[in-house]
Amino acid sequence: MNVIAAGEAICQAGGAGPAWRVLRGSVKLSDEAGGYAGLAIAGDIIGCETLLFGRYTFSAQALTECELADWQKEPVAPTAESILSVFSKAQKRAATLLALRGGQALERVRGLVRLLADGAGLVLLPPRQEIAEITDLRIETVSRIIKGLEKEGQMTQVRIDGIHHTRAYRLSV
Amino acid sequence: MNVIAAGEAICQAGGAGPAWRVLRGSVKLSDEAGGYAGLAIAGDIIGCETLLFGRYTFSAQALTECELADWQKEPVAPTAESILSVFSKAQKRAATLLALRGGQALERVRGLVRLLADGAGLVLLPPRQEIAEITDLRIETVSRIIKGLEKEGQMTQVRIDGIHHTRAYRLSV
DNA sequence: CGGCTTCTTGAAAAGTATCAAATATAGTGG
DNA sequence: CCACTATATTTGATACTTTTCAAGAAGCCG
Repeated sequence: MNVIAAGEAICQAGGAGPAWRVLRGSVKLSDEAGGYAGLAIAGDIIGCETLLFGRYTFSAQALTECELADWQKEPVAPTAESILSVFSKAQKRAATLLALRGGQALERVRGLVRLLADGAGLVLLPPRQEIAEITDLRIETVSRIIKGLEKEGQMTQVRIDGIHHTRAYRLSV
Repeated sequence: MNVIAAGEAICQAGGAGPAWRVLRGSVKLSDEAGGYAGLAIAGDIIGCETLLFGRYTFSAQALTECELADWQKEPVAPTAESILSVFSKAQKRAATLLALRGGQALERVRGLVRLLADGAGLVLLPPRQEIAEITDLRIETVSRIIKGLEKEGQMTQVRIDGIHHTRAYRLSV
């Protein structure tokens, strides 16, 4: 079980390492050039391709504090079936991420917040700049939208020790 | 070997059928609600998850005339390794599609045209409306941008029998 | 030749980005 | 714990891009 602090790198494109399962937190994927390549949250697998190539295709960075587990050390060793299952989940996630880059800014940010909340009433957000990259907006726009949601009472800041207070929110909707 | 006409449905979310390999043409994926979920081009596999669930997660529709082959009938039967390979390719594709929804309109459309051209000097585009959906732009914006690229000489319309003349282009860059 | 769909174009409105600056927060060393 | 510094967020005003709405042109099909 590995705990990674917010902002820390998890793996490097081209480098070696295990495939990870995200147990908690959110992770940003980037390509070799550093461009945004996706997002992983609890339940997702990162770096599945290392089982084939021995190298990561994407870099991964913790957006919030994360807990990771070595996927190959899970009780059930990877089989064709479990790989398919991971694949299928990744496809759905990819479709969700596409949706976070379409439509109006408000809906994109709200969509990301909901995705990160993952059904819970409490959500830990990445920095505004990361939200901006995921939604293809500018940091100022993201800030305005989150402040707007706060003022409408849809989100309320929550103080949690060790977490930047602009990143923890209780959701009301 | 199956040839699908432009606009025709290839499979339905929730329905049954084989996993397909796209040999030629471009295919749009949609979720059950009809929302855009991705794009497949030559070399990509569609509906890989049917091997696991027996049902398609997404619907697929031919954007241009397509040629498909039953993936399980390929010389090499799917193994954990080949599935990983398909998975890895799908992840890269997903990252590319995210990029097509970020940045300025001109770059998005140009990016999609390049992706569809796949290195060739000739490209068959989907209808403007489909390009708009993939890039999260409006059909009018897409039309203006393509006309602009034509006027700059970056693309030239090519007449091909049986293909709408606004969809076949020769690329100059 | 119609009738229908797709594409193109223009003008105005809306939504975001940009730029600049203030404020707030986190981190650090006394 | 406090002052100080660096980083992150917020806010306002303006510029720019894209959407929207409306209409016309072009292409396809029978």
